[in-house]
Amino acid sequence: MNNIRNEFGQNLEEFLIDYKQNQLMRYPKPSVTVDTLIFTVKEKLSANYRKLPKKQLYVLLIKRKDHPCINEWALPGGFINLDENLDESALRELKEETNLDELYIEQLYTFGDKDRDPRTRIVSVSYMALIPQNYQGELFAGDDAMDADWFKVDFKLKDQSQSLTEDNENVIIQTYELKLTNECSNAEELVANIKIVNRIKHQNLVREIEIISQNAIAFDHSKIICYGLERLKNKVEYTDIIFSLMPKTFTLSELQQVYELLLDEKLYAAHFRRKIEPKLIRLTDQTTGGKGHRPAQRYVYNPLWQLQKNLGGE
Amino acid sequence: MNNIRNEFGQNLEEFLIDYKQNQLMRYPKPSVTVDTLIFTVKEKLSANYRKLPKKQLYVLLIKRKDHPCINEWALPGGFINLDENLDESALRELKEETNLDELYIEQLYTFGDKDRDPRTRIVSVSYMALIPQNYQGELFAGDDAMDADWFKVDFKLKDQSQSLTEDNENVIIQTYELKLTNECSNAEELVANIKIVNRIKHQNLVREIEIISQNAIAFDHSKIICYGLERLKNKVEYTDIIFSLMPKTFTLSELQQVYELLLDEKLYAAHFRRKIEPKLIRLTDQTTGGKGHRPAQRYVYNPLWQLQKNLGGE
DNA sequence: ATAATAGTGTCTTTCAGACAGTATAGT
DNA sequence: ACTATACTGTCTGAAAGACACTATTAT
Repeated sequence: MNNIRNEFGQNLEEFLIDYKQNQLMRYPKPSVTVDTLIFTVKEKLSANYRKLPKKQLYVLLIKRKDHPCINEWALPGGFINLDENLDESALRELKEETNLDELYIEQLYTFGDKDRDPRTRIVSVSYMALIPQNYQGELFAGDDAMDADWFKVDFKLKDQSQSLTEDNENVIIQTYELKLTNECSNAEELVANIKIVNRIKHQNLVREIEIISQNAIAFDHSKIICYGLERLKNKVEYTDIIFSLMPKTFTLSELQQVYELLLDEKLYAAHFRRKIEPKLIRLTDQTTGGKGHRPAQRYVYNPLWQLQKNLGGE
Repeated sequence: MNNIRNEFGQNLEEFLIDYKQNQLMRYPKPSVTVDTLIFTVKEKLSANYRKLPKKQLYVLLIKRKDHPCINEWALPGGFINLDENLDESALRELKEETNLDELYIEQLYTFGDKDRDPRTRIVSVSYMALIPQNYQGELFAGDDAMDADWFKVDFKLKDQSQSLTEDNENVIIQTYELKLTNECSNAEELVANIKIVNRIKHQNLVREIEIISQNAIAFDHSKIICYGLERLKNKVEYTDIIFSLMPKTFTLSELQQVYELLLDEKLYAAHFRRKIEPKLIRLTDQTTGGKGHRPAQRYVYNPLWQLQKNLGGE
């Protein structure tokens, strides 16, 4: 089998020796990096003792210590090693740069536009990670970073208009503002203006994300953040990914709040309970007291439900 | 701004000159390829003149002319050029190797396991393309290929069992058979046995696809095909992607048949009409005659519907 | 008592599922 | 007349949507 010869009379072994010697000449190689988008949810206490704390979405960024984009904020990530799989690279870089560990990660998208990095052609495989609200791990900046911090995420639609392109094509152009606020240190605020062009290409809706302007956000990382936000929102609707953002136990109201945060719409409590309670979660014997109102039951997620649902075949 | 100096006293310009001179030493680079999974639907005429032709899913493969995996069937694709974006690479390779053009493509997943290619570390960005049933373009094998042909796709669940791993983890193991049949030339049949391990990892369902055995399918391409099949099935449920597989005009029955093919379940015609007809499609004045039964109205897809639905905000 | 959240009951509307029944062609 | 598909009408039941109502707590 391995002794089949190609048109130059080489068998596999000979071919590989030849290939490895001359590979630099054969094809120019880009660099490959992994970048990880890490989301979490944090609570903001209200002045009113009775009110529930408000939930907010956060993303983790690190401050770059070197060119290019020196002093700007970027997603944690870096070059892959040749002896590790892509997800292993993502986890390693995460550990190195932020000390985060034991996360749920999933591949998001691969960004490889030819001019996305001034150094050389760099293809970036992006990952999305979610960590629970009350995560207690130590966060510190690693070697390549001056700083690592959580930024509050606000992604707002500013404008939307339908128009015709020169090719008589119907497009909807949306303008978003992505605002990232670092409340911890010196209240740094990063803003990116994003244009999303929605067009029909070969009968399919295509959303092209474009950075109009940004300040202190490295590379095309604000684009990756937008992409991740959209994916997160979508996955909340058809998977149980949301529980990766929840603490071990939680009340139904807390869960509903996170749903509302991610879906950006109000849900009806009664219907929400009927839908979630009997399947996805299990009652614990804990309750949340100390608030100025009726204490709530705490629940845990029942991950086995997913195995049954998707596979058990009813 | 660009004159900020790093810890070695370099500004951006100096840094880049230094980087470009020494980049080979800095980080080892993998190769990057794009591979495109091309699906289409074909009809098989029935012996009975009254019966509708049966629809089947097909994938396009090319026969490799060189090592590695010489004489085996692979997805069309190849190394990216450094001066083109990833999707441009995918389209170029497609044109070169199969003469297909003007397709809807979308990025699928990036496969980058360390040992997936014997030559060197190769990261492959996979794309999925759909072409309509009655596509008339000329198909021919390009430079790197001996042959390019359509293979009928059969992906069947063979076995499924729940078990506990050594870590007391609940997993469901599914065994699938992926059968690819080339009916045109010498009725070649490629078979891959695929194991999918469904486990709960950090509370989330993870499906790990593993090739148990395969014959005459190159690299890990059967894995990519499985991944694409799953994605296709999912996207059919929540997008209008299916119309990329349909001819310009079609009957409701034809559309329903393709839905049933992809979702692998029977749908109720009455309900199907009520759901699809008023929104997604528009009646034409054509009908399908010549069959031994009542002729059907032909419809066209209304792609603008998507723009309205997803964005018009009701 | 009050203000807030926790949780239940019930009505309406929408839509999926199921199936019977009518319509219309070619042979 | 037969057969296969095309298309419509209508029932059922399960969810989604909406809202009113009761329960419970710290201050």
